[in-house]
Amino acid sequence: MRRTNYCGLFSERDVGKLTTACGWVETKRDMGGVIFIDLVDREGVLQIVFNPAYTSPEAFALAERVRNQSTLLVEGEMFLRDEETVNPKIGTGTIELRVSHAELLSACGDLPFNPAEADDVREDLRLRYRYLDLRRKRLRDNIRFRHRVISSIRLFMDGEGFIDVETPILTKSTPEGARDYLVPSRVHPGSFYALPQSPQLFKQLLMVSGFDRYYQIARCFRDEDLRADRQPEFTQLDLEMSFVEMEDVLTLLENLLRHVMDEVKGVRFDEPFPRFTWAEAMDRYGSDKPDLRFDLPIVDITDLDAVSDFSVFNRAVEAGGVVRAITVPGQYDLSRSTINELTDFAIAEGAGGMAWIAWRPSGEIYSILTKYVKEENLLELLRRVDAEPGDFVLFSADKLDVVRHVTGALRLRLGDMLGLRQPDKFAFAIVTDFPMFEYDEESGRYTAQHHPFTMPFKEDLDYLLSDPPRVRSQAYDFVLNGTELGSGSIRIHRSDIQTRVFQALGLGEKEIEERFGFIINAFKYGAPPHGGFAFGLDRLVMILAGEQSLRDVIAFPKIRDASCPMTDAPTPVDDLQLDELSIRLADSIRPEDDRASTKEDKRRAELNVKRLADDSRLLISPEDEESVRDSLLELISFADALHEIDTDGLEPTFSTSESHDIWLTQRDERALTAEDALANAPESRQQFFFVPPVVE
RNA sequence: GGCGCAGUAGUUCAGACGGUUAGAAUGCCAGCCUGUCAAGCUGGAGGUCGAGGGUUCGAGUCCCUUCUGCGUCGCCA
Repeated sequence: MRRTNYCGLFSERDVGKLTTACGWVETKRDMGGVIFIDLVDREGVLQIVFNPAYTSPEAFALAERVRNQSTLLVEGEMFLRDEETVNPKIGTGTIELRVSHAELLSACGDLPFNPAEADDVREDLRLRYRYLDLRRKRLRDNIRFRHRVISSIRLFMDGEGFIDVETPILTKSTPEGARDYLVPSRVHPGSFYALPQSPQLFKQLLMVSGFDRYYQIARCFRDEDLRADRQPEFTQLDLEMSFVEMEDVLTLLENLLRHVMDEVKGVRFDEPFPRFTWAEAMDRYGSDKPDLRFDLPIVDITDLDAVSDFSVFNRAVEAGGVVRAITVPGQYDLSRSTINELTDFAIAEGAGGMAWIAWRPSGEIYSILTKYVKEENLLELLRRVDAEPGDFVLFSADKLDVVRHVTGALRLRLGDMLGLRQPDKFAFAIVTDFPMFEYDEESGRYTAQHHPFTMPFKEDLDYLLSDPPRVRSQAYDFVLNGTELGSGSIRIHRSDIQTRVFQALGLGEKEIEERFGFIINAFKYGAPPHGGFAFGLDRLVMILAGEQSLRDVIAFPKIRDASCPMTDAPTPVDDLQLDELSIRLADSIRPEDDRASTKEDKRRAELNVKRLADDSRLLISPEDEESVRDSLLELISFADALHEIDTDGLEPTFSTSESHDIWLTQRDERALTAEDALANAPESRQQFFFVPPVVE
């Protein structure tokens, strides 16, 4: 059954030849006496024609009943189409296969959706039938594009002398940073491997071993919440080089990206990638991952006289803060509602408010600032922010980090609003000189901004323990279109510095030894200075493919709760499997049947007395709860018992006893006080209790 | 965990103020049709309006609870 070629690769050269083709039925056009089928495979579409004039009766009958997405094998002669029946929309539009013989390879059942027209189908459904989803051209193209990106990376890395080395997937948990995925060990009950968050330590050890240049397309795992641009398992291009300085690594990375962009997108970058220190990026773009597809720089105006004229600005400055502005060229006529929207957005991002100036082309300045700021100071301000008549200027005044954040968010928002973030435009940026440490409010200690194996600047080494915030690290990020593609650093290769960094992070001697002893030890036997990088490959492919979600460039992605809708992973496992691993589940997550073995117990667990009491407006003390529960269960059991009595064919009765001559023999003679009567009311005051609104 | 959006035939969607038997397109089934390429024409089947409760004479529509999916913040060295 060897096919002659892929459906999409037949050409006019095949005309006149006896041909075999295989593929999926994409559409069928049944005219009664002649049937056209578009047969597709990964390379494209071919029209095959069934006509009793040249098609066997069996094949014709097959064509009549075959359904979309079934797989077929057909044989016949390839023909040139008549000029008026050419289809310019497909690559094989000038030819058609006239079928003599056909075979149904596999019939397609009722489809949950048709992949040929599924671009708008709910994503959760598509993910459950991912194998159908992947028949869509767009997704198939993305996955193939990803392959091309990886191929071009491998070609480049090989050419630069990098050696591909695999590192362990079952490794040691080092609980810094993201949460680990843990794998229990059968042989070592109670002990766990962790899946690697990155091959960081192994690649450094490969440098100690002398491999000099390592790379790997490595799978990494992080047990954190998902986003459109974040998956729990993702792929990195991981690399490491020995005897290098920062500049060597950056040059290599730039060249790698130039190579990839040229190979897979045909885009050339001749200029050096723009570089910023972390502080520059934060000040000018309000972000450590600036989107350079557009400019809209943030300008500091803290020192201007205009600032002291306006009390809102002045207060921020006197409190040690800053005032900054963004000039939006040509947007003086933003509508009031747009301005309000921007203001609300700024407030949501943490600003107190948002002052603005609309400088009309006539020269008139429309702004609340004109009331407070002297005209010459205002003009000076407009000069500083590089504004011209016709422009719109907006401001943020607050503490430095708030202003950085707010202006950064506004800048992106404005970019979106003005359509400046085009997906087919590519702008790289390199950010260097990150702070070594970040203060973590929650744990009350410093954490490594990049990771604890990053080499600080030589001139900052002395401040490691005395003034951690001052220490800058030799870390660098590559940014594409405002997305962090990856980060890297020059590593520490001396055990004494490594130990001091761990100390700065608040780790005790014993902890350091337990968690990282092996790497500190390794540095005692001659380690080369080294540095490297890790690229988020999925993200790179996503941006280059113009997609908004990583799920569109990963064959079998996970959804928001880190589960797989297709396989249903993760799933509970047999007790046997757990026993082997010496694992017992917490009571709270055991299946309910297990915990509440009898029907009675189960019901007891389900009966929410507090909720019932609330619904009935009754106050039931915690002590009474159990007895009320018992009474209720008794009632329910009694009702159940009644329910089970067979009453078929019985005369209905109105009472179980004679209904006459009944006296109430016992009377409660106590005088009822208001306090007694209201004793069980949830809320009462001055001998009244509150009537629930439902009754009102 | 917070906030926002969505959930109605297999699929994509419509459904004013709460009011007759919940519609359309497409897909599916049957019939017709020998040059279509989103084939066409005729007919038919197909619905727990995500689930539960409430208000009402009456709920797809209003209220409460809940589930699911997506986005976003927290989180992601």
